[in-house]
Amino acid sequence: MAVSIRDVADEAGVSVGTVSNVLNRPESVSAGAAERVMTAIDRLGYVRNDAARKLRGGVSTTVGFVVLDGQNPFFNDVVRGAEDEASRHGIAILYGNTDQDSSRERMYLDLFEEQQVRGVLISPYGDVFPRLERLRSHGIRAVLVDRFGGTSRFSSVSVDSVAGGRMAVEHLIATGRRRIAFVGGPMDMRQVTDRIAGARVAVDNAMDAVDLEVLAIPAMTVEEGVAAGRRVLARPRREWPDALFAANDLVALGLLQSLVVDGRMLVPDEIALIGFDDTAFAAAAAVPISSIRQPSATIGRTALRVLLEESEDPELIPRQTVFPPELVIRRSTAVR
Amino acid sequence: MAVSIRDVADEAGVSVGTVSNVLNRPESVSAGAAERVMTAIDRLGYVRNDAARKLRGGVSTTVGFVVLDGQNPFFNDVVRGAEDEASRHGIAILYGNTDQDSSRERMYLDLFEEQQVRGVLISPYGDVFPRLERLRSHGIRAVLVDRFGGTSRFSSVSVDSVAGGRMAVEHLIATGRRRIAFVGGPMDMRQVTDRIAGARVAVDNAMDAVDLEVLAIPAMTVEEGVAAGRRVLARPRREWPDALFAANDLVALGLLQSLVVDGRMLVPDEIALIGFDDTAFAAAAAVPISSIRQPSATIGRTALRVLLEESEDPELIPRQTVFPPELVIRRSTAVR
DNA sequence: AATAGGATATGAATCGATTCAGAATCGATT
DNA sequence: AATCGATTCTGAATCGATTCATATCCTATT
Repeated sequence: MAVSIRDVADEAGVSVGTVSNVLNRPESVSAGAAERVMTAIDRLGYVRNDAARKLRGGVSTTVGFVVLDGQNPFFNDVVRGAEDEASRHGIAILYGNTDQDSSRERMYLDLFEEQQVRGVLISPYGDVFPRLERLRSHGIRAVLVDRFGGTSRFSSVSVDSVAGGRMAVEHLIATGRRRIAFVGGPMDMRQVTDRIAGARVAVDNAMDAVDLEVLAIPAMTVEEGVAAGRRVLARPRREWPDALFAANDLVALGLLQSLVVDGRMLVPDEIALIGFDDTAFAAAAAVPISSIRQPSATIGRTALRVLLEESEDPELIPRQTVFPPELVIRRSTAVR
Repeated sequence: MAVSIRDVADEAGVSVGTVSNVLNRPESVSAGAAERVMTAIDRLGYVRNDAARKLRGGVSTTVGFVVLDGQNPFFNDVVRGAEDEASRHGIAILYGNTDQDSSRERMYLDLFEEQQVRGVLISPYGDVFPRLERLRSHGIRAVLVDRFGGTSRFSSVSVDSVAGGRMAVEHLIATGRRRIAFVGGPMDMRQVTDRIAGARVAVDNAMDAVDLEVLAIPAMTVEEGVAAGRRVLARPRREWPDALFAANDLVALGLLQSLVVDGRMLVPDEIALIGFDDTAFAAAAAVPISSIRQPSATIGRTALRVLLEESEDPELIPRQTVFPPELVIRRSTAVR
């Protein structure tokens, strides 16, 4: 049933070596032979067997991507970027969503190791470093996505969250807000603490007195955003902040929902709102939400490139790529 | 560098056949041997080489998923369902997003064929049937997702769009709306025409006179939703519809945005709004949007199961699985 | 003690693409 | 015609897991 390279060789009247050469190093083959092989391939409908190829050559045409939150449009955009770049190289992406579950994270790393992927892109959740080291010792490199690699032995591609936090709050201050609340969590996520740190810098540098409070939530979801917003509105009116800085766009969407009262939209007149990531849904909200843009597709694309380079030259020293964020101003932070 | 089954055999003092038996048919191996093999595996850090396995046995541990719109949360949910089910079987998903581009669609099918995937899940865009037939002749089955297979030779898993359209409009009528506009397109998408057909049935069955108009848009995106909403509001007030039925949630989000005027939210008091798919973002909108729920994760999970069954028994006759949709009522269709 | 029969274990053959040392072919030069 | 070098082609060996015919070991029965 399956057509093998041997069948093609017979059909074309050449040896298997020649067929392989036509496919892999056409410059070393005469035009006539190449021609006959190609027609034989067409006639028989031959398709390369990737398993045999991988077994012999050790070169893999798949890359694994372990994502910690498949629900978050930001990660979808990152995957898209990686996928787009991968397809240019004839590489396919093995996709694993861990949903913030360490055991799933481990399972996918095991699975990808069995598959002998070319490398792994991962936005890590648990402590995966031991396992990543093990993969590396088996010749499988990993690149961290949306997480600064620091002094680890792994390359990373991420965005400067501190700068992003700072830009967000500087913008709020510049548009006249003075009582700012940050909404995000959990507090052991590096992205969250970085964004807060950036916000603090902006507050400290401000000319006027600016108040910054931190409203911690257990997860960065729409639901937690709604709940946090309700808590704010439950206060006496004069204790309301005049601006909310959400740790990501999902939280911002939740906050926005909570700020519609009796058909009146409190954003931006009563309270300004800014998110982080700049996913499509920030722009799509009922009141378009200002956000700190991460170049998500570029992150994915870059991570894949770094991975391919490293897998080609294992001697390469890990490098940390950090992109600057960008302020995107929309109606939710309009001046009153 | 790489540890092979032979190394394990040496370490455990048994033959390679025995190691293989421990891994694949443990019942035919003595407890002692199994024990020694397992410790050897641990000690050496052995990982099965999937390429060798695939080459010999012809069984693949990957399944391809070709998605036509990676931006749409609905498809993400479907992928999640499939992925979750796959992980239970030790199967990984090769992910390909076509972004409504036939050439990408073809590329991914080729790539997946080279990878000798166990089978392919696909939400088709272009005319892929010839290629799917070719895959099938090479022993690779395909299951259509979110698309009724009809009389084709392929199984499918989808939702009854006609019923969904009907439910949506019956609900609008029941809540007192009489001038209904459907917003969706393009008109050659089966999902769209089905939903309109369902809407017509509801209108025809209504006791009162109900008006149904169709506002065609070129794509089901947020942007097109916004534009369509603006066009509606540009009419003289008395020609406004009193309800909008969006062909999917993305369009509904766009419509909602266009219906916020000067901080006043026209939904639901002036105009009711209902979407389709019931993605997380419908519930997360500033005014939570009623929607016709598709059991997205279940669709993905089921599609994967059907695929596995078919790939195990190639004689199985293709079957069309159709799930009923479900009405989810939220604030956007509240009674005035 | 001999032997049958079940339970275990063995290892050579196999899958298909790639590689590379050696063979064949061809032209040009002497 | 002989020789050399370049170009092109060949085919056996290889990767690692699985399979299955065969061999070995045990236990129970006569």
